[in-house]
Amino acid sequence: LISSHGFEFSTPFKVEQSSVEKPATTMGPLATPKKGREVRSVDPWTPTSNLKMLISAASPDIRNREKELCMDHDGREALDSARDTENGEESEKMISRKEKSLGLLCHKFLARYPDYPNPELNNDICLDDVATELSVERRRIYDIMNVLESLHMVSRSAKNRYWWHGRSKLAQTLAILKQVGEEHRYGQQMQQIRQRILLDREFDFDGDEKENESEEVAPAELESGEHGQRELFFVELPGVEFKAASVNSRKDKSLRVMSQKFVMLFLVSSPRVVSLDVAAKILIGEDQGADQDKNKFKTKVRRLYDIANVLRSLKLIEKVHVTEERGRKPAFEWVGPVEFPQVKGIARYTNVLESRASVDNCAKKLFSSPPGGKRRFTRHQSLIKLAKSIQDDRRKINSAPSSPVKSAADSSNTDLPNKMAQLAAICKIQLDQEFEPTSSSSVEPPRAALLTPTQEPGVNATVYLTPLAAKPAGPLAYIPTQCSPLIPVLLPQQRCSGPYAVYLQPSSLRPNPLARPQPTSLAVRSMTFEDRTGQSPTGQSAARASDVSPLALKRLRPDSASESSPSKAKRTDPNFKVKTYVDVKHSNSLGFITAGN
DNA sequence: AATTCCCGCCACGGG
DNA sequence: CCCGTGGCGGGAATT
Repeated sequence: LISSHGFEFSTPFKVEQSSVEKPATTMGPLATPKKGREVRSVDPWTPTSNLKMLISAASPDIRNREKELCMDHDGREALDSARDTENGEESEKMISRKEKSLGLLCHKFLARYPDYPNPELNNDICLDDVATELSVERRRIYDIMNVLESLHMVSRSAKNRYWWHGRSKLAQTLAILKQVGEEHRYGQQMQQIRQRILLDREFDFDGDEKENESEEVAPAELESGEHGQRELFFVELPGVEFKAASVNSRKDKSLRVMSQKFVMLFLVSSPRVVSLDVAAKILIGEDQGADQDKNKFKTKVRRLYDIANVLRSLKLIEKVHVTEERGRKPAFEWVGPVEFPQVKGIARYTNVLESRASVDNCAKKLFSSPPGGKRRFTRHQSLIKLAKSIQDDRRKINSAPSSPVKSAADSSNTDLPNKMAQLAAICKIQLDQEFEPTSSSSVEPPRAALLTPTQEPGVNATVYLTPLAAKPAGPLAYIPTQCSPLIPVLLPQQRCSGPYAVYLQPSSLRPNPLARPQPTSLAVRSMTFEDRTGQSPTGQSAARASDVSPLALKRLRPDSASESSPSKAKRTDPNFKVKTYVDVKHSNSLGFITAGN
């Protein structure tokens, strides 16, 4: 009561203020997205909104300790946010912003499920319930789910429902992400960007200098010179089929994909440290050709923070600091698994990738209209329609609410095989005509026929057929996507489920044309530095990679406990520790430097 | 002042 | 029109 009371004061105030300012700022071009029109009928002044606000403010207090259902014993979450002032009892801490952070929320969420789910009950997640139990707006849950989904820790099972996979697929996912990341030469790109940033800084006293959008794009980024058609791609997994109905609803790109890319960056970079600005730069350049940056950049960074927060609560990354000549810069270090046991899986994966090269070429020849050439791989209108139709069907199925499940699903389900068959046939024909018999055989020969997307926006559908996908669902599996230049890759399955695909962008394979001539590795070299917990500086990161063998005997206990409990660090970092990295220019060796603080 | 990043408006696509 | 989703960016809290 006390706490809520204390907060009530600030709340009204906050509301008032924002409402006052809103109108003013809103009119500018800064107004929220939307299409041509703008609206300012917001009226945040309504008593309702205030009430809402108060409720939300008070609620945390109420719900606070009763959501302690499972909560693991390591009581890792208690501590943080103890912004206490000595005997902090009644000296209320207003609901600090931190207590509402995504990271903490995610933590609470994770606490409800075991790291390694037992193919039993429980694995069903209902967003409504979660939102209610954690008492947060739905919106926030989506954020979490999206990044969890990107790691395949959950997968959408139906509208408003997800399946919990926990970390059971994590290693596999990471292994793949790493592969893909390497393919994209993220390592190099980062290196380049880091340099560029460094250089820019060197003589960047010219301040603004009209940072005209052109800002000589990094060579690496637009490498796809021809058509900057950088597209997004989402890496999927075997068990985790393409459930995510919306994975390709056009408008929903970002988070999932961004999250995967972000992770890739870590898995690929040498010191496994990534700073947000570098990440943002790369992620931006990729999605679309150069575009009106600056704002884009800021937005991107905001998202990265969101992602980073949940990644942090997953204990996959930690916040650290990179110290360049210009001062310290925050960054994140990967502290999750680095080496993945599934050698087998990876090996195979690699193989496929190798053979993929050929596919890549074929695909390119087939589907991307050569710069000069007019000839565009025109496929039968029928084919397109068919694909579209199938895609729609799939959507229907996927978006079907859990309750009325089958009704609609049934019908579409039944004729789905037909369509697939037709499609398969068409594909077959097309492929037979276009592909060299040899090339086709080089790719997971027997089973798959693939069809790549068209250039027409909105119609693209990458179809991926696998006869052997003896999925309960049906004889055929397909994966429609909206990304144009994607190439589905067939991956031999590890004993269990059907094959899975990875979408890749042809352009990324291209030898990096403009890549600078191997500059001296000048960039971030570093060394860690203390952390709040007073861990010895020596026991650095290297050591920790160890654990995480998927089957980790770790513990039966859900959750990961381990260390934690940073004994009430003096004020500074609330929940996580921070290490400091020192950047040494031109250094090839890892310099060992101590940086106070 | 710079970083973080919460909040929630509002667009979208399906029904 | 309603609903589930989830971009997106203002601007407040923290550092």
